[in-house]
Amino acid sequence: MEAHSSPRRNASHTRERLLNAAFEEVYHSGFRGSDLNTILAKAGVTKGALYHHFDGKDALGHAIVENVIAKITQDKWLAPLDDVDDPIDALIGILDSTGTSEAEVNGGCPLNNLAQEMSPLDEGFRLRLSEIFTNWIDGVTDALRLGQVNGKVRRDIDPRETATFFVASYEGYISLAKTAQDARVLRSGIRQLRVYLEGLRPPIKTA
Amino acid sequence: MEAHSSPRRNASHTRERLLNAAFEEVYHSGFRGSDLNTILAKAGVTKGALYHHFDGKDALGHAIVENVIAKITQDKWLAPLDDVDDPIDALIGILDSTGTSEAEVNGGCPLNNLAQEMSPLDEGFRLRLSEIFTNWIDGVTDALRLGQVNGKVRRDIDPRETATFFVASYEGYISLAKTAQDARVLRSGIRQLRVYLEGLRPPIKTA
DNA sequence: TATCATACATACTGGTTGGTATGGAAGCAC
DNA sequence: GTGCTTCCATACCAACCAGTATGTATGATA
Repeated sequence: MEAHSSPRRNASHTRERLLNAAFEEVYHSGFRGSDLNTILAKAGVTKGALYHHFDGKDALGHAIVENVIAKITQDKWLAPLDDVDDPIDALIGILDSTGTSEAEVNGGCPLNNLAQEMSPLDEGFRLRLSEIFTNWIDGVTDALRLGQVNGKVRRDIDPRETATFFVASYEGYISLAKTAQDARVLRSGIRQLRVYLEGLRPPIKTA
Repeated sequence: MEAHSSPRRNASHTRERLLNAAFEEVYHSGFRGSDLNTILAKAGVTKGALYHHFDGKDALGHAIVENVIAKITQDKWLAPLDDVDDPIDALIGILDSTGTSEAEVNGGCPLNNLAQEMSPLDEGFRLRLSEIFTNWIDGVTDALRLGQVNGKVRRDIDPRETATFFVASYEGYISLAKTAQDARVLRSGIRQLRVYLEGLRPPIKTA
């Protein structure tokens, strides 16, 4: 157990700085549009540090997916959905927490951005990104299933198909809003998705 | 009125060859990933021809959007929806016509691919792509509205919000399927979207 | 404190690629 | 058939950028 102060040399700290700077740059220039030197300048380190921690640009990109993007998905979706009583309330809560600032709308979804750009070009990217999508959908699926058990979700819907539909629609709205550069598109999407989710609640027993 | 035979020099023919070759290349390498020389080789012309017809790579990309992608959207969505009696039947028909071959699934949607890659980086791309999305949604919206008049669509739904939801979900599924490289994802999406569309029909008058 | 692996910094290189300069052949005007 | 414009080919250039080679400072270890 070593205490992490901030000596002039701190490997894990440097690695994190690189990852964060690279994520930012990739987020709004794409992976191919990102210049290593720009990333290095933003991270405040030099090329030697980068190639010490990573094998190259591709490896850095893969690490972004595994460390940064996976964590974002985990924090925003999986954690709040874990073992929750009413998944519909939880999902609506997450929807409402979705940022609709100009920067976020114009930037789109980091996960989907990278997936659309790199999936056809690099299997290393695709597999890692695909796994995150799978985990995401799995999380929603499990929550819906538990909700069915708890009587909070209609039993006549298929949890996996419904979860996939929800995720697809959510990502689709973010993509549309990004292209339109219009937050109203995203807010409309959130409203509509809420309506959709409400429709998943069990009908009131008219007995 | 001039007859178009095929002399060794034919400007419009050359331009089309360039556009088609560029579209193919961009479709499966992305715009930035596309090499001009590769496009030229595929088109069977040289750089002189390209720079005679277009100002540069960007202009060629813009022309792809305006000519090729706009036409695809027009043919697949707008034409079949134009002035149709029952938009739900029409939309389901279009859904069923969606290709689910490996190449198409892995390639994704040309419109959305370019939009996600280039919208944040080039306003010329973004505006042109955004316009196509707008036209697409407008077409669905108008069809739904007419369907309401014809009594084929529930009157308690908002045509524009519904059309946007439909397009977003459709694109979202295509994106998911592309990343997963799994046609089943897309086919599941088509099924779910059909269910969604069926739900837009007016309830049966129980009188 | 001598040693050595770790953790960086600096300078350079080579390939890729969009773009340009130049020339020439085809076709229309007259 | 001469001149001019359109259309296209060829050769070359310059910038950008990932990657490398090399050097050096740090700090753990013994």
